[in-house]
Amino acid sequence: MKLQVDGRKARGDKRRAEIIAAALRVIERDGVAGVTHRTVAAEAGVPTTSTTYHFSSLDDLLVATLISCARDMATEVYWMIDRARSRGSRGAEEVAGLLAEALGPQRGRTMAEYELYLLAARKPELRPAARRWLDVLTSMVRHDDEVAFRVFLAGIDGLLIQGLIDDGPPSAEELRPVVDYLLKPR
Amino acid sequence: MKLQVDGRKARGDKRRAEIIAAALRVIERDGVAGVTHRTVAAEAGVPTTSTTYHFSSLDDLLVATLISCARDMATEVYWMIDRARSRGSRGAEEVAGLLAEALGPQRGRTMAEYELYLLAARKPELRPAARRWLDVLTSMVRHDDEVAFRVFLAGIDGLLIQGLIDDGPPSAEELRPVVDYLLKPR
DNA sequence: TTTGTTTCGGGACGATCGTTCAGGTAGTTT
DNA sequence: AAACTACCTGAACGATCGTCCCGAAACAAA
Repeated sequence: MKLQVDGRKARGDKRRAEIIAAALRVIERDGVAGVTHRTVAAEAGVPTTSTTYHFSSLDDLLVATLISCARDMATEVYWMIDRARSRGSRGAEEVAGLLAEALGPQRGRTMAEYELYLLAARKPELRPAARRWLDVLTSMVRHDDEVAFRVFLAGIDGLLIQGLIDDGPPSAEELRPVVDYLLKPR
Repeated sequence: MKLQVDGRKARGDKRRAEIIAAALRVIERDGVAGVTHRTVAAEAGVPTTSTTYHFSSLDDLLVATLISCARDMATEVYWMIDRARSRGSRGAEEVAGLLAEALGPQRGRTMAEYELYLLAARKPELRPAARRWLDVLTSMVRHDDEVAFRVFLAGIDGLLIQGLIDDGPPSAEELRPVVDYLLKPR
């Protein structure tokens, strides 16, 4: 079994990835509603037929894009935990920083994440992807208190989505006491 | 200043309301993506031009619908608090029941609520409507601990949106301990 | 070189979209 | 009754949509 020796397939996979990246940029800018074969193709700098060739339908493209987005976010969460552990932190500072980042510079990406959530609510096939970062946290963090852990996960999601409808992004300092409260054992 | 004596305007307002109700049903069934002049008109049983007459654009219709939806939910929250107070409860049972209701029978409505959230993230004009139920809670509940209250609000949102991507709706009994944890003072 | 496979892309088709328009109807005012 | 206003609606226009077709090009296997 050979791994990727065909130059044609290599180019195809690369373009496929470029299309997904372009689709994500479109979602960040205009939301899922702005995703059409033509807008994505234009964003990627490829002809319209290229997106239909690599994805059997527009829905496939959307699903592939959001799954890719979810994987990236899960990876980000993974490294955040790793970072916190390496400096022996309880994680409050890292979490607050990550939230501030998600609601500030990464606001578009965060909105895309929640568009994935809503799409997953209607498309069961997307649910594993949508739950991915939750699973990463669940598997990596030792939780002696099951209920407290569920509250923590819900709190993160709530802070993010409420932060999206605030008029301006919060700073890490503003978020800090809330995150502390969420992490404080009792 | 006379109040609604013109029969023509009365009929117009009634139809306007019917269109909004139909649009909400479409959103619950197919999401914001499924909203077009034609689908809404068909759902309401009116000609297509009727929706364009009463709403200057499709966007106006969407905004009006989601504002109406948000007002209904705020009212619901208001009565829940009232109910809890009248029986001297701390509210945990009522909150758990409301969440189970929102994720079970009212699942479509809840998804519509969060489509509003995401739309509000992109359209500042919708933010007051999206924050409405938060404001109702904030104004009605005495919160001696500001941070704990913010965690409570975030937790509710997180439980709801995570419940939407679970494979089945949770029962009030499953939610109860988490809600208890959120409400427990310390 | 020949044959087969995979990617590429211009062009087009039918469907559906938001919106407009102009004429018609019903209710109000004078 | 006449003038006016507000609501109603069938028909249609131009734009955009997803998708398909088919030949060309690039690359691999023979």
